Amino acid sequence: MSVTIKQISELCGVSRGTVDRVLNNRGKVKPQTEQKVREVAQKLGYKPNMAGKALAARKRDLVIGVVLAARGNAFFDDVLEGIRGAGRELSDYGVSVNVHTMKGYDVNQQCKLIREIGRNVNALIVNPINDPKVASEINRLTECGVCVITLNTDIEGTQRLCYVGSDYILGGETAGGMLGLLTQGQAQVGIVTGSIKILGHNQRITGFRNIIRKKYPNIKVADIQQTNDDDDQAFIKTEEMLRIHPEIDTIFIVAAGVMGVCRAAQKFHPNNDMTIVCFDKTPSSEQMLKAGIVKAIVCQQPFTQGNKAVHLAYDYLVSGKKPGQDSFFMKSEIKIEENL
Amino acid sequence: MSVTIKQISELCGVSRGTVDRVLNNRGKVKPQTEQKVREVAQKLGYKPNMAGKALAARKRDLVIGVVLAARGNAFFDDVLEGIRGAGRELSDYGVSVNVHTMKGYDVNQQCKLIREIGRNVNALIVNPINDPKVASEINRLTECGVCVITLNTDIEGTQRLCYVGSDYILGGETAGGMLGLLTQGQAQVGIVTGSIKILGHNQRITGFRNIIRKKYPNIKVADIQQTNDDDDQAFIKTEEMLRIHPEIDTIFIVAAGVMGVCRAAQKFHPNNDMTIVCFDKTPSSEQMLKAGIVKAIVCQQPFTQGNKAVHLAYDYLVSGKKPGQDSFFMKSEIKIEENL
DNA sequence: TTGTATGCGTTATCAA
DNA sequence: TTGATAACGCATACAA
Repeated sequence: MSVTIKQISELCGVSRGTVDRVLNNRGKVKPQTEQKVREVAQKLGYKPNMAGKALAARKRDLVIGVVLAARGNAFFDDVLEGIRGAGRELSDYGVSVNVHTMKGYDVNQQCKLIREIGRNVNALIVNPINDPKVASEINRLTECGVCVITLNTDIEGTQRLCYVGSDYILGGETAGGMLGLLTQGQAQVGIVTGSIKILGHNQRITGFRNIIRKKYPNIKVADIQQTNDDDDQAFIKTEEMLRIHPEIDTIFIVAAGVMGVCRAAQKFHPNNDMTIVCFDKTPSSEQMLKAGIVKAIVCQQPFTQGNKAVHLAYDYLVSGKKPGQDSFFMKSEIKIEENL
Repeated sequence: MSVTIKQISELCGVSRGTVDRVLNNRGKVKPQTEQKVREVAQKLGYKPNMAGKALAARKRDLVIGVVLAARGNAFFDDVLEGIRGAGRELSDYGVSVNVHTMKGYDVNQQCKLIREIGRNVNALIVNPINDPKVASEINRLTECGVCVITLNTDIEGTQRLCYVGSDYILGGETAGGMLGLLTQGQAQVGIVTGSIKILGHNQRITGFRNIIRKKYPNIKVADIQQTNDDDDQAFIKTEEMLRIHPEIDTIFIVAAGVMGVCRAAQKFHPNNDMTIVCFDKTPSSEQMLKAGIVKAIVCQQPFTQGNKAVHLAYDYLVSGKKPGQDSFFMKSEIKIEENL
């Protein structure tokens, strides 16, 4: 049976209230008393009981806010599922989760949303645009005692509690390893990325290049194009790329625009004899995989990352203790048609 | 804010005790009262609060027992991690988890262990040997009110609460799909299985055959051998197989014995030009993957299956409600060197 | 058949 | 600076 505050209070000859004040650093305790309580708690190996904490937390009506640039981006559907699922699980434990989505990546809009939501919230989960304005908005919140967790993308220069999301380098390495296996190490690759301004996209390419340099010397990168995550641009850019580089037999799709790339690829190689690997399960990438056009999808546990972010926020709010790590990286999952 | 028993009792003009009796079917309530309470609870959408339940459950000192044929089988290390992890998480919520492992698959020993452990336990988690004796031992337990969950392998003819574990057919399909991609659909396959008496092994082969029949007509199965999950036998059988069938360029390892198979493969193909796929991450399969001898490992979320089984047992013991499904199948995960 | 009292571990509020 | 008490939601023993 584990140790309780009551037991400690009896052993110390003080009241439960006092022990609570010591253990939760609420001050207003005589140093000697504090000393004694800490000693006893330490010696007995006191670990706060989560069920008790949770029940008491109900009275505080804690709120976790979520600001996600997710609208119109199918990838985030599963992330939102994970967030909402955690919200349901935790509704019994005294917290509610408020989700706000926005469309696109407008810095000012995100700042405004963070400021508004942040006002009525004990913790905030956000996929920040990597911009100083957003960073200072986040820092303002943390100074007001609101804990901020970054989700899916991280941001520099902030006091965020932690990051939860993809390991983009690892994702790129996994895609590289998979392409190496699928092509038996012989390939002319066209890389189609979203934007060279986006850190995550670049990190995926870095990981990819690491692996082919190390393990697959006969895989060459013939060209690299940007799509701005848009299917129409993806089609145009890929078409042009394949026209100029007819030797390309393999495409590494770094970000969105999968459908556009595949349409162009089909135009030049109507019988699926290209090796295409992309990221993230969405209705369109799934469709391309089932059609045999995309050979493998590298995923990043979207449900788990949403779910985990909420649970970390909850733990911090209720137990007051910080997560054990600065960053929680998701696994890189390989999906083919059979295990989709 | 969600509805509580207290609120219902006030609205109905009865005591909390009565509402509790109705909602938990303890009887001893006048039909009219019961009717009324049910109506109100229904209308308000009453959902029991888990934190409260958990706190009250502490007084009952619930015990979850685990009997696992795991000793000497590295696959189960992660399963045990998941079980122990869940035990730690739930220790705050009024349950303790007692783990007992056994070595090998002796029916009588397992029966004995189930009987002994079952005596002092509210729920039992077991990876049963598929044998009538074990089945009747399990049924005896359920009749005594002990809930039984099967883990990793299922058993027929029992009243077990549910099954948690691998989807062996899916695993075989995934391995088949992966082999198809890696060989570009051209392969002479040698299958090395554990035993044709073991259902899971056969299901993996079934899944494998399904996929190559459907998608890869040019993949042929040249031979199939049994190893009894023993590395020495695996070496001997594989060596013989490769001698008799020099055309074999691809090996599908269904069960244990990975090291033995790989040693034999290396003997005939010293430069890693074979395509080998196997199951389950263990120190030896991991080593073979890193050496480039095994090209991919299909995994079955060992940690998650252990963790989930314990949580399901907990939910049943504390909330009294049965899991939503008869079987909880794990995902099929593809591991290559990069995302190991 | 029903109600009341008590306890699970923690936290908040008052009063001292 | 401390202690006593009530409350969170649920379960149970006991009294009526």
